[in-house]
Amino acid sequence: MDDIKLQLKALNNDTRLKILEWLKNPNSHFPPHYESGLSFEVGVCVMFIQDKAGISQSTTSQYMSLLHQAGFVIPTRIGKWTYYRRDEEKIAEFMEQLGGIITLTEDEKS
Amino acid sequence: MDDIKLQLKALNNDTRLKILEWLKNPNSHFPPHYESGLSFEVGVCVMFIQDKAGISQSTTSQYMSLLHQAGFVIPTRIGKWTYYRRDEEKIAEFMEQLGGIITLTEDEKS
DNA sequence: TTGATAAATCGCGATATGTCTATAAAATCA
DNA sequence: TGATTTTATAGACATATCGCGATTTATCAA
Repeated sequence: MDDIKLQLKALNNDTRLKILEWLKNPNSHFPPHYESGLSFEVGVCVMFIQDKAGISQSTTSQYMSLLHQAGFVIPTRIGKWTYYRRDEEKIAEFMEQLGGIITLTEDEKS
Repeated sequence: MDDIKLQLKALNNDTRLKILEWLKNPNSHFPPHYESGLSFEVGVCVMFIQDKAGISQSTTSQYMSLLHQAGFVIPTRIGKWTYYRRDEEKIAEFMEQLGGIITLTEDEKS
């Protein structure tokens, strides 16, 4: 229930919401990782996200950190790059928990 | 998509989240409306919400206004009282839309 | 070891939000 | 009418968040 608060906060920003959406399908939103040769399995590097979002490096880093704290993305550091990918399980869990809090179930209809 | 932003904002507050939960089942969270004799069908008056939440009258009013703007509650003014009840339809719609934005559907994988 | 690059962290001013008191507005009651 | 009750709005101030540039840390390459 305390997680939910952080998660709602993380979602309460257009850019962060867009990043989460882009990460659904990196192939159609980001160029390949030429230099490292890595596929998007491991995630998308911060620079690409920064370019796409058009925000500063520091802001990008903070946003990704917040999304990570919220449990929505998983960071993987490889060499000098950090790759972020979605944590589908946690995202689905969040949706269920939020649903449990704000929607009405049968046995709650007094 | 712009509604979502306001809705996430409205939810991004412990007290407002609690109010939404209390309104799921007013009978178990609020005393009856002795004075007006009205049932909770029409909603719960602001004073009761204020007492339960332990916040000032003005804050309560603003919170309810925000929840209303977000579409989560429906206000009904009767005499000097304003009663608020949940808008289950809008709440369910919100959950679906949010799900569409942040969760992954089959055709989005790859 | 030095230099370059990617990312994280720090510190800041600007803006937004939280939450109060005071006041206004609406409705009722005497 | 005037006083009272309930809710809404305005104003104020503290705290939180936004998003930047500057700095630090991690890592690699030469």
